[in-house]
Amino acid sequence: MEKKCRPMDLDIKAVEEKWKDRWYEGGIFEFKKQSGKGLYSIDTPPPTVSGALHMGHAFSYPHQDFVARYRRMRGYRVLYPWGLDDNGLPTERYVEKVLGKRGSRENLSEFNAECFRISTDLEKEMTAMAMNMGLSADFRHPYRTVERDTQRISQKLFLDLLRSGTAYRARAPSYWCPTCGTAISQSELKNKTKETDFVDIEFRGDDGNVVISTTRPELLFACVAIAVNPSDERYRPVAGSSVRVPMAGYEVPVIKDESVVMDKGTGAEMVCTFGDQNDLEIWKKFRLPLREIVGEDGRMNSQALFLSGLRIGEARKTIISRLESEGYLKGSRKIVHTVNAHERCDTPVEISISTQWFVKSLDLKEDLIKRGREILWKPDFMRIRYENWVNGLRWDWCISRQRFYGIPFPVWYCRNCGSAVLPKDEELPVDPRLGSGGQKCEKCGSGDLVPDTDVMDTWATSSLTPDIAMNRYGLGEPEYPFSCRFQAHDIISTWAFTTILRAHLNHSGIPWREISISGNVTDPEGKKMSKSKGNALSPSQIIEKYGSDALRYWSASVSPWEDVTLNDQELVRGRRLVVKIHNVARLLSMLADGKTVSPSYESSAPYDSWILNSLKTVASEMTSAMEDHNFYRGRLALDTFFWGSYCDNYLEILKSESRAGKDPDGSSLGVAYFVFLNVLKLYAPIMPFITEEVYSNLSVPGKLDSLHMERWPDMDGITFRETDFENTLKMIAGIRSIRSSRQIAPSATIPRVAVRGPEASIKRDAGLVCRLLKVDDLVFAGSAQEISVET
RNA sequence: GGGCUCGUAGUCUAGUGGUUAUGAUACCGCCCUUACAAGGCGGUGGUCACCGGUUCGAAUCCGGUCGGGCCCA
Repeated sequence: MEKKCRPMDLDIKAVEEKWKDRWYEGGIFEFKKQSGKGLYSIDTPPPTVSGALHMGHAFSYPHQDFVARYRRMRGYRVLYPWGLDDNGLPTERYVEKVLGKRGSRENLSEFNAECFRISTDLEKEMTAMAMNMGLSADFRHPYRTVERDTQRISQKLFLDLLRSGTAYRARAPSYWCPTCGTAISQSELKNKTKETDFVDIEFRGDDGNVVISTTRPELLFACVAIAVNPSDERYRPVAGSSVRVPMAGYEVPVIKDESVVMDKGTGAEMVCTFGDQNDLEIWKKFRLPLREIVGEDGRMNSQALFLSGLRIGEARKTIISRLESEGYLKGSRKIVHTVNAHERCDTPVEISISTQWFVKSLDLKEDLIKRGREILWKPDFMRIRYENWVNGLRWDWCISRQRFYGIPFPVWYCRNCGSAVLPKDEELPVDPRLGSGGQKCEKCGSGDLVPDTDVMDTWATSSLTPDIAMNRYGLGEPEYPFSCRFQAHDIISTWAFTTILRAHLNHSGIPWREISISGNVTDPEGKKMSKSKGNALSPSQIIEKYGSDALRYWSASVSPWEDVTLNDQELVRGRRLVVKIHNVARLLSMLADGKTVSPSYESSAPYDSWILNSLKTVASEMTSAMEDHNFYRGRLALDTFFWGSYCDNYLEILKSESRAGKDPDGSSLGVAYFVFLNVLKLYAPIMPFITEEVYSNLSVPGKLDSLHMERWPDMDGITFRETDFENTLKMIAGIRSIRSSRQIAPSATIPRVAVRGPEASIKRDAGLVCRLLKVDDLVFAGSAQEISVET
C-alpha cells in the first residue's frame, strides 16, 4: 500500500553539506592557544590508516564530539585534535596489498615513498568521512604518526627511556611471526582454533622409556627436556633419569614440574625451545640449554638435521612419517586446540630468540596498577580489565619490528667496539638506515658504524598521542596530563596500557585524568561487525540514507560502553527528529507572523509554567548525563520532553489558545521561543547540523554566529512559577482517547464531555480544553482525586 | 578454563528494594487537522533468561545454572 507523501521542504543532505563547509572553512573549531584555566583536552584515537572508517568509528567518534561540543558550550577551551595513525605494520600491509608487492630493504626509500603517497590519499578520504560525521575536531591542524615532528618526539622519548635504563636491547625470547618476518608483542596476538595431530612419541633411556604427547612434533630436535608432574606415579621410575631424543642421538633430562597436566595425552610432555609459553617458563626455571631450529624465515635450519630447509608444516608431516617408520610413534589423534596467531595475518606465531628492543614493564606492575587507579574510568569496571591485563603480563614490551615503514630506532652500533652510538636530541629525527650523518663512537672514536635497521612497533608511537598532540598545538608540560581519553574496550590492553606505561616512564605521571570507554558495533545477530565477516556496513551508506545527525543520534542510543546493534530503529527515529525540529521552527515562525520574538519566561499562564519547569528539569538531567558520558540517558529525557511534552501538548495548546486570541501580548509565544531555543542548545552536541540550521533561521535578537558558540543552558538560578497542570493533561489524554475509540474525526466537534476530578483544575482549564479538542460543552461531574472522562 | 560484562514485548531499550514495569520501533485502528503522512491520536503486545535465597515487598540485592559479548589462558 502506497503512502501519500506531501513534498518535503527540508533537504537534510544540503543542510549538512552547507554547515560542514561553513564550520570547517570558517575554522570555528580551531584550537587557539591561550594561557589561563579552562582547558579541556581530549586524547582522541587517531584511526589506523589501513582502510576506510567503519561503523566502529561512526559509533564512538560522535561520543568524543558530544563531550567536546558540550565542554565548549560550558566555556572551556577545548583541545580536540584530529590525528591519523599511519606508520607501522597495519599501514605497511595495506600498502603491500594495494601495490601487490612486498616491502624490502633493498629499495627502502622507494617503498617508503609509496607508503607515504598511498596513505596520504587514504587519509584524505578518512578525514572527509570524519567531517561528514560532523566532528568538531581541529581538522586544520591534523597530526600524522609518520610525520617528522612525530618521529622526533617518538625518538626523543625513546632515547629518554634508553638513558633511564627502562628501554634495553637484548637477545631474548620473543613472539615471532614467520609470515611478516618480524618480532611482535603479546598484545598483537589473537586466538585461533585449529585442528591438529596430537601425537605420542617414545623416548628411550637406560632407566626406562617415556612416551610423551605433543602437538608440535616438528620441534623434536629443539627438545631440551621431558617434563612430568611430580605426583604422577606412572613416571616415578624414570623421573630424574635421562632419555635419548629419537633419531637425534643426544640425551635430555626427565624433569618434574607442577605445570604438567597429568591427564593431557600421556601426561608427559617434551620441552622445546620454544613450542609455547609454558616451554619458555620451564626453560627459564630449570636453566635448560637452547636449541633453535626455526629460522627467521619460518624454515627449519641445519640444527633440525634431516628437516633442514623445510617449512614448519612440511617438517611436521616429514617427522611424523619418519617417527612412524622408525617405530617411535606410539599414537596419534586429531584434536582441536587454540593457538596464538598474529592478529594482522592470522599466522600461528613462534617463540624464538632474537635481538630486540624491550621496554621494561614486568617490574612495574604495581606502579602501573597504582597509576590506573589515579585515573577516573568511565565506567569503572573497565579499570578491572586493565588491572587483569597488567597482572597477567609475562613479557617486557618488545617494541622492535623487522619491518620497513615506521619510525626507525635512532641508534648505530660501533663496528670497532660494539657500543651503541646515539644522536643528539637536536639532530632528531634521524633514519640510521639512510646513513650516519657523521656520528662518531663516543667510546673509541671510530666512525665505522652500522645502523639499527629495525622500526618501532606502532604502539610505541601511538602510546604518545598526548605528547604528539601537545607538540602539534604548542602546549607543554603544564598542560599534561590531558583531561580525557576516548577509546574502545577492545584496546585497553594495547593503547590504554601502553599510554599509561609511557606516561609513567616519560612523565612520572598519568596521561589523562579520565578515560571514557566505548563498546563495539554488532550486526543484528549480535556478531561483531568486521569486513572479513562480510557483515559490515559503511558509515557513508548510513549517512546517505538517514543523514549525519541521525547517525549521531543512533550512537547515543545505548550507554556508550555497551556494544550496540546496528539496526535502523534509532536511525529512523533520528531522521524523524530532524524533520520534527525543522517543523517546529516553521510553526513558531508562522505564529510569530514575521516578527522577531524575544524569548522570555514571563507569563502567568499555567501551561507556560508547566513547560518551563519541565524544561528546567530536563536541562539538569541532560547536564548530569553529559558529565557522566551517559548520552543516552540525557537524550531519552530530552526526547520525551521535546516530543511528548513540548510538541504534542504544549505547542498544540499554544496554537489553539493563540488562534482564540488568548495570548494577546505574545507572552506565551515568548515562552515557546525560550523553551525551543534551549531545546536546540540541549540537542546541539548530539545533532549539530539541524540545530545549527534552525538556529540560524530563528528570528530572535542577540544571536551568535553559531549555535555551537552559545552557552549551555543552566537554569539553576531561575525559579519559575509552580502551577499544577497534570490534571489538565489527563483531561486532554482522556478526551483524545474517547475521540479515538469512537472514531470521531479531528475536524468533528464533540457536543458534551463530563469530567470528574479536582474541581479547581477542571474549572480553570475547561475553556482551554474545549478549544483544543473541539468540545462544545465540558461539565464538571463531581469531585474525585483522579481525573476521569465520559460523554 | 579464568576475569569483566550483558540477558526486560517481534526488535532495540529505560528502570540500583516500594502503585498497574519506561520509551522507541514494528504491527493494528482512525485521521491529510493551516508546523509536521518522513505526521497526529488511540491501541494490541512482557513468565523482566532459568532455579533457589534474603525481605512485609525483588526486574533491582545474594548464590547457582544456562546463553551472548570482550579480554586473557
